[in-house]
Amino acid sequence: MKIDRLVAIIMVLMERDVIGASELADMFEVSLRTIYRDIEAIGKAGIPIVSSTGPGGGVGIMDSYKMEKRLFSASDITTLLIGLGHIKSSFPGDKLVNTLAKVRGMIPQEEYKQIEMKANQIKIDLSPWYGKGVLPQILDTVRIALDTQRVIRFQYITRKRIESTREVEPCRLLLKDMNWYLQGYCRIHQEYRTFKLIRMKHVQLLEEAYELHNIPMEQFDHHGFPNDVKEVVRLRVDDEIWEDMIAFFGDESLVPDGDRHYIVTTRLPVEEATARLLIGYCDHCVCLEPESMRKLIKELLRRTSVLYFD
DNA sequence: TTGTTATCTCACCGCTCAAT
DNA sequence: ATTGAGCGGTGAGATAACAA
Repeated sequence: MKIDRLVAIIMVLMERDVIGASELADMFEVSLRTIYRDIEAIGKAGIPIVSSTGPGGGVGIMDSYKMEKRLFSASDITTLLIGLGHIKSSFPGDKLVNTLAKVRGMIPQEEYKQIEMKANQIKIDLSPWYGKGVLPQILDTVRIALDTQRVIRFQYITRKRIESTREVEPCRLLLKDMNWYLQGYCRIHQEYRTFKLIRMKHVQLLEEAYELHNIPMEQFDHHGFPNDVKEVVRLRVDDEIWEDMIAFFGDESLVPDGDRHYIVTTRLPVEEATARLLIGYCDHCVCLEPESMRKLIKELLRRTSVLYFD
């Protein structure tokens, strides 16, 4: 932790001629006192630190000691800042504060304002509008498990609401379609599985460590879930929901059908979850085929109507 | 020239936490 | 229980820029 911050401070000092200790304290979210201690440690390590008092004063590294480090272009740094900013919103912790400070330290002083403005033009924030939810805690635990190669145990609720205890050797975190997933080796089922984080609860980090093994990524890179049997589904939708349809199934799946309507042809699992999704679009979407899907939708609508009509 | 302000330097003290 | 690392807070002092 401390060593990370020291390295990050050196990176910042390498780029800036002089920087105030209070600015460094803000940057690294520590006190002024700690920054002065860090500067002293850097000096003791043999890096020639120069300091100046008075307004506009601060600390810096002797010019003769600095080296060329323009390995990154302005656009590289902007991309890094956007990415790190997003990760920081999902994973709280010191490490990313230090990493962000290091990357900011690479920005040449004359381009600082412009690069910061560009980085702020794109904001990726997956946190909910209301409340904080449990996702950040789960994400943090999984991240630590990946970092320290430790097994995690949790209660998992499947899509069919079957709850069971799982012990998993995490392989990777996946963000797909605005949802976080954990992909790893399930010790209970003795195979690689994908778990939706929001359906995990009571996530515990076990003491037990696991050996890194060759991860069969091809098992994880399929589209959808291995248990899904997909069938060709044809929908007739109106232009109220064309945007959602393109987002779900892609532009090529939509064929114009008369005035303000489209035919969507795609492959979906024929199950209640799909029926619920389609019913959610009310009269903007009708399933043309297969018959099995239509039957499911009709049954769901019948059950729903019982709740509202005599 | 003097006072104000901003900044660094130094020396304390006390708190928390992990290791022993 | 003790020890050490890391950190935060505070106060006194030195220095430099700037304005009156």
